[in-house]
Amino acid sequence: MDDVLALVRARGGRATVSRRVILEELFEAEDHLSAEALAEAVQAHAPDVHLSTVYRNLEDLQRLGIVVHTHLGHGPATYQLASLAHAHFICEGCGAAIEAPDELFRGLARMAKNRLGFSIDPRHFAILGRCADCV
Amino acid sequence: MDDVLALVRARGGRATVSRRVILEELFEAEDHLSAEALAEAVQAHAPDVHLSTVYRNLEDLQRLGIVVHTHLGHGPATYQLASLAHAHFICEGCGAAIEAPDELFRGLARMAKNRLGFSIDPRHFAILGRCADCV
DNA sequence: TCCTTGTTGCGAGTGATTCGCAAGTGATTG
DNA sequence: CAATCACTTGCGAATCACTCGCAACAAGGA
Ligand SMILES: [Mn+2]
Ligand SMILES: [Mn+2]
Ligand SMILES: [Zn+2]
Ligand SMILES: [Zn+2]
Repeated sequence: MDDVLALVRARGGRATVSRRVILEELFEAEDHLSAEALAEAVQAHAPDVHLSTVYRNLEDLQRLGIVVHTHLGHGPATYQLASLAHAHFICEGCGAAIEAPDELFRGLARMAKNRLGFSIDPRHFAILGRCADCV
Repeated sequence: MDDVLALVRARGGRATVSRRVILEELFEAEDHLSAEALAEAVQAHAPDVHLSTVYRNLEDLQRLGIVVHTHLGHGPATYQLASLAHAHFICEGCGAAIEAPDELFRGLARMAKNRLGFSIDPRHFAILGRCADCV
């Protein structure tokens, strides 16, 4: 948190109130949040932080590598600290989101690299499918 | 093509001019098309087929299992015949889209099934990463 | 304290898609 | 062949998730 603000300042940025509260909520959140949900959480502490300010801060924090976003489906993107990023399986039947441990992708990563020269980063878009309950 | 129209009729639908031309373009297309690109192709044959008609037909054809859509990135979805669906790797550096043969996903599919009870269908969202040229 | 420059609130704009509605048209019926 | 009627369409407006423009504000080094 303080390290992040130090990095922000090192890059010529300012440690504003909005920025602080947005970061606090990101550090406290246990799962990923849409920009809108984050804005609501932020507004509980700082009522007139505007949604566009949240978007702009998320943008900046992503540029700094602090935050990443993920698409879990057709809705809004979800944001979280980069250090917590992981891949997802989403059930097309019930919408359940399952966190996919990185090691599941080892084999795919190796084959994609060897056969296509491609290095995968499977965390940006979720992988759809069906959970155990939805057959 | 005729089989598809037969199926449409069997489900109570009509074989309209728009529907025919949209299907023709889908059968002729060699890669996936955005709804907008498809509308343009259609309008070359039937000038006043509206973009919203294209969206509605794609929706219906997806419900019938004839068509699927895929997200290759942040832009519009792309549509194609379900029989041609495949997974994609997209380079975050240069935007290159590489078709990913289904067998690359065998191992991941098996592990997801065994360890999480989840059956993956990796064709809906692309997998991001870096191509050989973009290191 | 002043000044510079990054930031913010707010509203308007954009891209992709979806909707409402009245007019139009396939297909079944008589 | 009509007549009928549910399915479709064109068109514009609405929606959702962002993104931008701009004038007012406020960090933080001088
Ligand atoms: Mn994204
Ligand atoms: Mn989709
Ligand atoms: Zn499920
Ligand atoms: Zn590349």
